[in-house]
Order: sequence, then structure tokens, then C-alpha cells
Amino acid sequence: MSEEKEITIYDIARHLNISPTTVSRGLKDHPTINIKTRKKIAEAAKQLGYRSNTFASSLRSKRTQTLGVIVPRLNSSFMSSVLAGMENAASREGYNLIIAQSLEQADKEMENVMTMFNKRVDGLLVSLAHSSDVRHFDVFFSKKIPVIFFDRVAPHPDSTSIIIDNFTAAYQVTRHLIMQGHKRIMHLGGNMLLNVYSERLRGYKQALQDHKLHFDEKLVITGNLTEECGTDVAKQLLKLKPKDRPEAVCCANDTSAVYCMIALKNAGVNIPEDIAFAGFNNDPISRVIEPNLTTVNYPGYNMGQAAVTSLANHLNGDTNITDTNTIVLRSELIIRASSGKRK
Amino acid sequence: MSEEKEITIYDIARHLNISPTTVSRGLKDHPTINIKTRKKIAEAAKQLGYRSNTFASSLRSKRTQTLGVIVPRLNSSFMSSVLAGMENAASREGYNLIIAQSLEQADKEMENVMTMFNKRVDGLLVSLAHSSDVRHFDVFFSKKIPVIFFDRVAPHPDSTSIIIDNFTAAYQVTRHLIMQGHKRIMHLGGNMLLNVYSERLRGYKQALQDHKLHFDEKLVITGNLTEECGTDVAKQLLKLKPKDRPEAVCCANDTSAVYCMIALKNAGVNIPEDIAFAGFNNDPISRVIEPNLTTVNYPGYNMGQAAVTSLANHLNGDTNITDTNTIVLRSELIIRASSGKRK
DNA sequence: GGAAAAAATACAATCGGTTGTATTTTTTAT
DNA sequence: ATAAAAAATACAACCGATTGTATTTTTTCC
Repeated sequence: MSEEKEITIYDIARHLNISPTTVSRGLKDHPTINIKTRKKIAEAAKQLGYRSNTFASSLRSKRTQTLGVIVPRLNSSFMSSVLAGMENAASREGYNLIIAQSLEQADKEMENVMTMFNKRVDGLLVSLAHSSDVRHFDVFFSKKIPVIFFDRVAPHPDSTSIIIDNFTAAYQVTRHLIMQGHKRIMHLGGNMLLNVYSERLRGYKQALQDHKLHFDEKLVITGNLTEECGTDVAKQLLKLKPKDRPEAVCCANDTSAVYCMIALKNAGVNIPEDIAFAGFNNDPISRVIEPNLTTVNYPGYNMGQAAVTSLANHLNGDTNITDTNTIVLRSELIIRASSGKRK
Repeated sequence: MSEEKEITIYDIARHLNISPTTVSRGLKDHPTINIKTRKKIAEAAKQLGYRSNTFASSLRSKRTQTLGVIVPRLNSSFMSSVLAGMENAASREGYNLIIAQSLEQADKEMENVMTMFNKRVDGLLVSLAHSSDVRHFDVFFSKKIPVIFFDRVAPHPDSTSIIIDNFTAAYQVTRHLIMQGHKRIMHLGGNMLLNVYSERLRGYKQALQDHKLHFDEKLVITGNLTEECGTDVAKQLLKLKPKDRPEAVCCANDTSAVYCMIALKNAGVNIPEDIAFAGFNNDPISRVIEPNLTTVNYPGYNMGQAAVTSLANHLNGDTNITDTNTIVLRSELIIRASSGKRK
């Protein structure tokens, strides 16, 4: 092979006997450069095997064409859809993604924020570890680097949030269960400091209230919504006498719902005849469990795309994101067998 | 807020009345700089709110502390585990990840390769779209930038592959099915140009041969292993008279196995009594389907960690990866109900 | 105490594009 | 044909850290 030394715009300039400035501008189709010259430059660049040096470029232009992504966990079905959507939009818009996970830990998140800051990302996309405190993003805000929160968001005057209407979604789920004839409905929720879970609880409550059903605090359980969490809840339910058990369980995600169902089924409980179930997310497992799980379709891929697209538009100056407070994506209730009528 | 202008090493130098060189070396604990001076520099840096400019640094040092990752698809359970493992190791080793997906398309992969190349990643981690041709990685090889293939790999003298022993794993699955009394065993495989699927087919064949079972070409189906693919195979099986159906199906992933099972169950076929099943990957859905799916545990998280760790060690000069041809991770057969004995 | 060795610091070039402004070339209008 | 306007190109400073070498300061040792 040849290709030992890197080709720079200076090499191209010398080769064509023009100035590096013209080459630089020519390569990015600057209008003041004659079309013919641009063509010559492009050809020479290809012929010599030129590749642009993004550092030199970023050093001067102060833009990196890179977006930072910080998420609680990478390995969930939902998050992988989000990332796929993000990657798709980013690649279309000419951006790269740097991805890091906070593992739900605030200090890890803070560290990630600083790394992204030092890497000079052009913008940041975040699903929060804890939404209570977002002061560690101030380094971004004070430098006017745009930050978009998605899914797990926190209100902040300088950032945009991309969410679904968790309140309404949970309201619809609960109302559906009520319509099916269930009265004592349990809510299995997550960390109530996170908007997604507190909103879902609120929707649940509101639905009960609107249908004149008593809200019983004992019927609200919060957990980490993992597989174990679902199994534990099942154990608790099994401890109760059948008649004391809730008639339906409205879970804040599919994982906990599914593993709770599995444990109950193994103990001989019939779903939905003895206890009905509903979940959240439309995870693949919701269509494998028997009976199939009623759930809320959570458009992860679209959310990822929307987040990146908004950010890119803002960075390109097409729209100003600071005017946009919140983008709410459409979600929908998917009714399946698990929420069937009571026997 | 204050923080309008960026602080550089020149500002620190001026502030302490020393040279920028000393600041630069001091900041990275260069041994020729007096300990006391280093301390002073660190303090001044903190006080002034200095953040290093990675471009300026990379421009000169020609290292980016960034690794490129190219995968066929981001949104699969397996890949999200891999990424989680990669992110974990990368963050530990002080590297960032730039992630892109090829969507199984060779041209998209080529494009990604060039982007990564231009972004000057220090190394590349790739699971291939098609393993037939890897010439588009030559830009990396000729510049001696390390490339690691994982999962979907292609042999190349200048790169390391990280895989599991697909041959043996498939052999064990097939042998297990044989031991359970199944004789006519179907193999549902993927694109045979990819090492993972061709090796699995090979393992299947070898197991048949070692147990004196006839290999029937008609019992090998290849598809894209998606949900639809599984459903389609079920339809084909249902067209056959029950006695003509295979006694077991050995699938190259869990998704196709599970959706095939679902379709058969809906048609009244009993699993495993009428047809037994085995999959590959240990996807979450394999533990939700009833009966639970016998499968091969595919250590995605470990694979991701191993890939990044090897690459980082190589880049740090701790080990030389070019000596390592292949790293084989342990996988294991997980026996569940779907592969039960024949009635 | 002074020369030699070692340690610490400084100089200055460099990495490769970008960009405001100046200069040259070409086109337009009179 | 020539002045004015427009288009195209070139100059030169700059972005901020790194690094080989030179210089200064400190330490060591006879």
C-alpha cells in the first residue's frame, strides 16, 4: 500500500497551485468559490486520498457534529429502540452519537455529563437517573449548549422535554380495567421521583376518582419494576386470601407485569379470570406471555428520532428549541387478553 | 453566570507566571514537572474553571480516546447487552464510544466505516452486516488502526475476533435433542454467509452424523430469523401432515423459535410432545414462552466487555492484539421444557 | 567553592483547518 | 475603453494543546 502520510488541504493546494483557503472553502461548497474550481478540488482530494481532520476543523469552528446521549441503562428493549431511532436520525442529519449510561446513579450521571462537556458535544440527549436534581447540567445551560430530556425528564426553563402523556396513558389503562368490571385495582409503580412513574400514578388515581372508585393506598406498591420485583409482588399477592386479592393489577412496565403473572400462574391463579393485568411499554415479552398482556405502546424509536431531529434543527438554526418546552408523542392503549372480564 | 470565555493553558500559565509547556505537562502529571508546581497548576486550573480542549489535544497527539462501534442493529436484546458491556468497559478504560448501525446493509456499513475513519477513532469494534467481504476495512488495516470483530466476524490476518464456539454450541443443542429421543430434527438457520449461522449449521450436521442420523437437506431452512420468519415456518409445518412433520426444530435464534412456537400452539400443536424446540441467545422471551425455550446462553455483556478491554489493552500497549487471532467466550446449553421427550 | 550532573522549566515549531479581510481577476455598465 | 461593481482567490492570524530541544535552576560530589 501507499497511504503513509496524511493528505491535508495544503497538499491539495500545492498540487493544484491554489491557496489552502480556496481548498478549504471549495471542499465544503462555499458559494464564493467558482464551480469549476470546486470540481477540481474535489477530484484532487479524491485522487490524493484526502480525509478531513475533524480536530483541526473542530478546534477552529468549535463544532463537533457530535451529540451526547446519557441513559440510565442501555440494555432494555425500550432503550435500544430509542437508540436505534436516534442513530437513524443522527446519521441522516450528519451527527455522531457518543453514548454513556448512568446505571441509575446520580454520580455516574454527573461524571458522564462532564465527559460530554469536555468532549464538546454540540448537544445533549438525556434520560435521567433521578429527576429530582438537574443542577449538574448547569455547565451546559450556562454555555447555552442545548439539552433535551426524553422519557425521564425534569422541568427546566432552558431545556426541551420529549415525553408521552403518561398521565393520560395510565388513565386510559385504568379506565379500561374499570370498564372490564374490575373494581379493586392495584397499581405497581416505580420511583415516584421520576416523572414517568408519578404521572402514571396520577392517571391511575384520576381514573379511579372519575369512576367513583375508592382510592386505597394499600393498593399502591412501588418497586424497581424488575423481574424480581414482579415476582415479589406475586408472592405478596399469594399470601393474601384469594378474596382479599385485587381484581386487577396495573403495572408501570411490562417486565414487572409479566414476571408477576408468571409467578401467579405457577401458583394456579387464572389470568384474567382471577386477576387481570395491564402493563406499560409494549415490550416484546408482552406478546409472548399467555394471556397476552394489555399494555401501552411506547414509541421508543420515534422518541429517539424526534429527540435527535429537534436537536439537529435547533443546531442548524432552523428552529429554536428554547421556545419549545415539551413535545408529547402519541401513545396508545393496546388491549389484549390479560385484561379480560372477571368471571 | 460568568463563564463566558474558555480558559486555556495559556490563561493558567499567565496566571501563575510560568510557561504553557509546564502547564500542559503539569496537568497530565508529567514526571519532569516539580510536584509543587503540579499542585499549583491543578489548583489554578480548578479555580479558573479550565477544561481541556480535546481537539487541540487530539490534533497534536493524534489520539482521540474514542472507539467506534458498528453493529447491524441496535434494537435487539443481544446487542443492547453487548453495548452495555462495552460502555461499562470503555468508561472504565477512559474511552468514549461512537455508535452506528449498518441496518444489515453493506453500503451503510461502508459509510459508517468512513465516518469512523474520519472521526479518527482509536479503534473499531464491528459486528458485520455481511462477513463475505471486509475490504472496506482496509483503510483501517493499512493505517494499523486496530479492528476487532465480534459475534459476526470474518477472518482477517490483521484483526482479532471475539466469538463463542457456535459450532460446539449448536452441536450440543442438537445432541441434546437427539438424546431426548428426537430423530427428524429441523434446522432453522440464518444467512449462511455469516459465520455464526454457518457454524451453527455445521454443528447441527456434525451432531446428526455422530449419532448416525441421516442428514436431510429438506430439513434445513434459512431465513432472516425475525418474528415473521418464525411464523412463516410454522405455516409451512402446518401444511404438512402431522406424521411428516419434524420431531424437533433447532433454531438459530430465540425470536424465530418463539414465534414459530406461538403459531403452532395456536393451531393446536403440543410442544414439546408433538414438536420440540430449541433456540439460541437466551433472549428474555425464551423464559416467557410456554413451555420455556431450551436455548444457548450467549454472553453479550461479557462479549462487549471483552472486546473493549482487549482493544484498550492493545492501545495502551499492554498487550499486542495482533498476536491474538480469536477469543472464544464460554457459552452454555440451557435446558428447559421446550425440548422435552417425545410422547 | 566550583565543575559536572540532574532536575525543572521555557522556547518555538507544529498539528490542519477556518475565517475576516485584503487583493486580484472578471464582469458589467457607461 | 475605462471606471465601478461583482466574483473569485489569497493572505495571515488563529484555534489550544503537544513535544523535541534548549536553557535555566538546583543538586551532587570531589
